[in-house]
Amino acid sequence: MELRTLRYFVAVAEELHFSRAAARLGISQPPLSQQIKALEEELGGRLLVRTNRRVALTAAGELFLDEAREVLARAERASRLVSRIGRGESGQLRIGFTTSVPLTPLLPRTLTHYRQRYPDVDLRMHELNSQRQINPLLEGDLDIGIMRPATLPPELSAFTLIREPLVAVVNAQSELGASDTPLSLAELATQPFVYFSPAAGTGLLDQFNVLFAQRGLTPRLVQEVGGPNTIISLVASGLGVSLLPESFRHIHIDNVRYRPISDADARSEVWLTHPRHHLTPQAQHFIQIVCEAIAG
Amino acid sequence: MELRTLRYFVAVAEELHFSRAAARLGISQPPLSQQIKALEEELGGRLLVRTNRRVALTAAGELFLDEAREVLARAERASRLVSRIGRGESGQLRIGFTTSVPLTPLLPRTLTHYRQRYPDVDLRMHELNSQRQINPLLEGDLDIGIMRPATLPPELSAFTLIREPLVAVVNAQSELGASDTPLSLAELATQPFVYFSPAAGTGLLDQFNVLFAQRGLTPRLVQEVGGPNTIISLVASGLGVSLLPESFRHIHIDNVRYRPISDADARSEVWLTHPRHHLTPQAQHFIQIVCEAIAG
DNA sequence: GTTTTTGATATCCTGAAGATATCATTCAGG
DNA sequence: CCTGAATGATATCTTCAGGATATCAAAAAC
Repeated sequence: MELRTLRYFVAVAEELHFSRAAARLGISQPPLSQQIKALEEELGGRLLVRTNRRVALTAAGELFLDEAREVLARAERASRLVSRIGRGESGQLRIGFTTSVPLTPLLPRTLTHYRQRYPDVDLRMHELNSQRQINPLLEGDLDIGIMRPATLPPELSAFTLIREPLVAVVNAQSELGASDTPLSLAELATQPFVYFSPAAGTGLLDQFNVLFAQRGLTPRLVQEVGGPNTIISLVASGLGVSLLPESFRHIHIDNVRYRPISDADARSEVWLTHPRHHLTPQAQHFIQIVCEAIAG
Repeated sequence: MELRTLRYFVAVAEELHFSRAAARLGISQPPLSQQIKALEEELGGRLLVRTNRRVALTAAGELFLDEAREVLARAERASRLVSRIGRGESGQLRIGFTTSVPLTPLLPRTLTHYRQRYPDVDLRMHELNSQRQINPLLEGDLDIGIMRPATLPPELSAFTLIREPLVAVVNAQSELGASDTPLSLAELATQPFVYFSPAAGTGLLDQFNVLFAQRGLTPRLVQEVGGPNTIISLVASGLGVSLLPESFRHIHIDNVRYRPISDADARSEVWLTHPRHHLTPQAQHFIQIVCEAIAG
């Protein structure tokens, strides 16, 4: 018994006329008669009574009609569900993002567009630092990562979403907090530093180290912390200075002042990272929309 | 998409191994791979990830697995339901019977056996006089009729279940009620008669008329009634005598006495009647069991 | 009685499903 | 790093079920 057989039977049961049913099915009448006959033989019972040039359903046929319709409807539904997932109109999209990402308008705007265009996709946002996005991306637990620059395994691919300057984070009461003018990394490095611990897993730490090392500077770290909000709080309390991407300017805290950095290479990026192959359609659509948001 | 495709997919999803799944399905591996590939193309989405020599289900695949199992289970169920009806193990059996039939042990015994052997058949008993069984039998509203002799249209076929003598029904207080010895039809015909009206539709009336006519007798009908119980009641009240099959001896009513008839041809029959063709399996089984009960 | 309708039957053909052989990739183990 | 086993994909051929065409048979309509 195949779905085709059921479709044929339902057509005959609905038309109660082999020739019309065959026409509706787009086949000729003889094979239809044969298929129904074969179905009855397989089931071991009559489904239709052909008598007095009239076709009628038996009791078994009535029952089987209901069941057949149900089976066909479920099969149809299964097919549609998967098709929708396959076309990215449904299913799931799991995105990892770092703390700083929601501070820029790009991600919120993209999410809004995506949700409008694909309202049936179950969108799951996971706040994770850059390092902690890598394994989930490799293992298929995350479809897309939005992160700071990091060294990626070859299975992952990335492109830059945002380029932004770094800014000095200084206490407003301190010496450096007296002005808003650009500051050099060298000047900043004279102060005690508050920064991420390696365990925080952010790509910013690597950048930070490289920037100062290139200039032969070794800032004195007075406190290693886990997240950017802690950095800003500790700067507010006067513990030291720090260096963060410009996005964090959006965080206004008393006694904290942001000053531009005059060094041209003191810049950071936000990456969109994804498995190099095996991109889900949902992820493809999301990337499409991000790119439109950047371009437009 | 066909049920075969779903069976193949479920096998692969359960084994997570194409070769093993193919072995389980009794086909070779290449066609299985092709079928799954074709299924994915038809659905427009990946169901399985073949990576690192390991096969895994995608999210869509997980969903489709559930759906496919459901569809297969329902198809299986539909098939089993109809098979059971086709084999007569389930479904419906509608039997018509006349008032006198339950008085003999044959029908109750047969019904008990039938119910034991086919407990899932929905057995519907309809008390109907012989005439009123004919149309339902012709139109398929009744599968089997158990009735008194009647003239049947050619589409119906019948055989005799029971042969029994007729007995005189007399009032115990009356002249004829004084003895239990056999009585002749001629003697009985001297008395006022209580009998069925033609509208009652019983085959007994025809027999009654023939029996007396053959002997040149014309009993005086004092009352025409609709059913045998009324006959016996009226005989009990002294209105007249009557003539009924021996089965009615089982009805014991004060002041009613049954006396044998000495005429050898004063006998009646109970027929099992059914459509000559189109016997349902349920009806066939019932007839089988009736015949066993008669033989045994 | 003749014609029309309609499902069944007979026969042939096509294409999809399956078999066999082979390839490509990957991972295990030395 | 190399070799061989494991495993899914690909290529090609074969077979048979499903379908088409032609025809028949029975019943109903005129």
